[in-house]
Amino acid sequence: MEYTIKGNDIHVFEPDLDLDETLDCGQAFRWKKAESEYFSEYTGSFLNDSLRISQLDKENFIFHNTSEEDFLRKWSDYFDFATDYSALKTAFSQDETLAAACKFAGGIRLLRQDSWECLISFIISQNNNIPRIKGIIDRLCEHYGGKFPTPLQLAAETPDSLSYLRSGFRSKYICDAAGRVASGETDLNAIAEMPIEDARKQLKMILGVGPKVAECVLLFGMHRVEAFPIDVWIKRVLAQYYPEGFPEFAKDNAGIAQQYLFHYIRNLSE
DNA sequence: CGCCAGGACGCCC
DNA sequence: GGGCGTCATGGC
Repeated sequence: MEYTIKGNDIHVFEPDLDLDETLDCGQAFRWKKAESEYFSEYTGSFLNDSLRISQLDKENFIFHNTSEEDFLRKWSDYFDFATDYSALKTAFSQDETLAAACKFAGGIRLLRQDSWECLISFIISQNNNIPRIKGIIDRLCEHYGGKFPTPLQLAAETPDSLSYLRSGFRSKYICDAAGRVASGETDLNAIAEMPIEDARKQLKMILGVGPKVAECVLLFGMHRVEAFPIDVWIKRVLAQYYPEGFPEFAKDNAGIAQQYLFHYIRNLSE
């Protein structure tokens, strides 16, 4: 990644980033595609900072109204710019299916998101589809002035008071998660540093968090890139292309490989 | 009408 | 330990 400062904007050169593939691929649910003169443009936020970001062409981007300090401290980390995705894709590509997936959606990066927001978002994601997940999270944030609620705020709610979300049976799971995090019974920062089996065990103590959601929180909210969420789409990939098991060489970064495969298989059938 | 969606729970055996 | 019905909601 290289960047230059132009007025209030940061211009970024990064060959391994595509906004559509990264911000609208089911790892994050709060980025909104904007009408613009550019190739692609999104608005969204991370923690308490909002951002408008434009993609000019395949490898040039504008981070609008962003100071160099905020860019380096916050957004560079969020977009995982310190990781060399070209090297990852080269390594993955010794496998035929992964090579095709990396070629198909080479602009995917793994966002370093907030663990709390990920926990609630992926609880909402269960047995649900992406447009409706986004709608529920929209209504949730709208209710708190456009910001994602804190654990304390959500811990004050009940399944009844959350009926405006229309999240169905998931509302009681949201309340349980909020209560545990707000009380400190579940310490997400501590879980993020645990050996992964302990972390899985801790996350699954939360009502509504099973193997898939726990894996998504580890991967997307704690950047544990060895985590490997298996949903209906990845099940199809494993059955169709990896009947003998997922290749050993990719297991340290299985979660990143999973992102390429998820995007690949989903768009293959469209 | 039924089927499915980035699943998990409760109950059964 | 695995198998199966059920759980809200909404789009197709």
